[in-house]
Amino acid sequence: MLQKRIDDQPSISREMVREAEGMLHQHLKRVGLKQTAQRDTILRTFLDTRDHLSTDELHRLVQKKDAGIGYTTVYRTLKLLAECGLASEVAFHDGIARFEHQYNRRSHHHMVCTECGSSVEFFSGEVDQLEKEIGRVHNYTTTRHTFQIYGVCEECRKRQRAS
Amino acid sequence: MLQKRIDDQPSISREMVREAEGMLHQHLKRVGLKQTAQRDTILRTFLDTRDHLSTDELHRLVQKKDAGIGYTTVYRTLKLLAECGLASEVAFHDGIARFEHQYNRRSHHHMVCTECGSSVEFFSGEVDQLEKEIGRVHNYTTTRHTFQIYGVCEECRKRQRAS
DNA sequence: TCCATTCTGAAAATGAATTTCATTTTCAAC
DNA sequence: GTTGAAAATGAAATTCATTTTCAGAATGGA
Repeated sequence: MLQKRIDDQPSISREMVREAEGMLHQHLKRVGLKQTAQRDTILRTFLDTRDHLSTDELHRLVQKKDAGIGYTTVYRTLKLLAECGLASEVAFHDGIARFEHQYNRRSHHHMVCTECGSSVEFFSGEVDQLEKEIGRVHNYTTTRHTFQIYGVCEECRKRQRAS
Repeated sequence: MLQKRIDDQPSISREMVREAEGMLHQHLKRVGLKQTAQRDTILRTFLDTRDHLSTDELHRLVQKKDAGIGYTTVYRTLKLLAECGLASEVAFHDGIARFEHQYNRRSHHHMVCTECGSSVEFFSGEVDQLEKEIGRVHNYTTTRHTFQIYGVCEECRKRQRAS
């Protein structure tokens, strides 16, 4: 499952990882929760990849670092990360919840191949403006939006022609 | 759960219902399936409402007309309707699949209140253009897109201020 | 160090979506 | 109109991701 990610930073620096850990620790303190080795491991693993991960996929990756960490803890930590703005959920409408890290990233959207599930990111300022505009017209205080395009990628079209 | 629907037609005419039935019957014939009273009842009930219905909600409505029709049949018929273009799925990101009828409707999008679940429809040609444009750039054959805005509606803001 | 609070993770529960299967219905051929 | 193969039906069972429970372990402020 290929995922082309076009981003501002080519990779996450050590400095950024430290800063993200700080954000998590601060959030934990704020809401009266505790700092644990598991949570740190999960955050670091999450930051290590640039893909859109399901809880299950992240759990697999985390287990390579610490086989003792369970699915439940990954699930709960992912919710914590979303709470403090380090992660955000992206729904590709295939019944599986996915997360991507949101730390220091530009607003972007996804185009998903309905054949192979691969995805491409794209940017569009117009969409962000539209959110504000539509909200104003209908008197909503808007918080976020989702925009996904579905289609068939070049590779899958080739494969289809071949068969 | 209020749903403001801003549409081209104020209501579905008898003529349109007949035409929709024709479309379903034609589709059934094409794929070698059979015409049944249940399928017709479900289609008519579906067309009768202008809301975004979950399978469960539609099942409830259908049962008022014919208590013998089961959830499974509604579920399967809704898929058939989607296949022949009479219905389309809208995902509001709350884990429940919803359908709306697509017969003779303009392309539109939804703004959903995250407090009470009510929704407003809006139109934007820009979004449709964007689908084509982004598809062309990344070499995808696009088929559809989803665009939803999430926020808090006026009524819920009032209620929040009051408490 | 103490100990109340929180965390952990296996297992169980949940709930929407989907499939199974025995029975009934459709419809094309006769 | 009858027949019979194929499809439809619907209750119940299953699937599967998500969420909760609970008993033991770990955390961190006093």
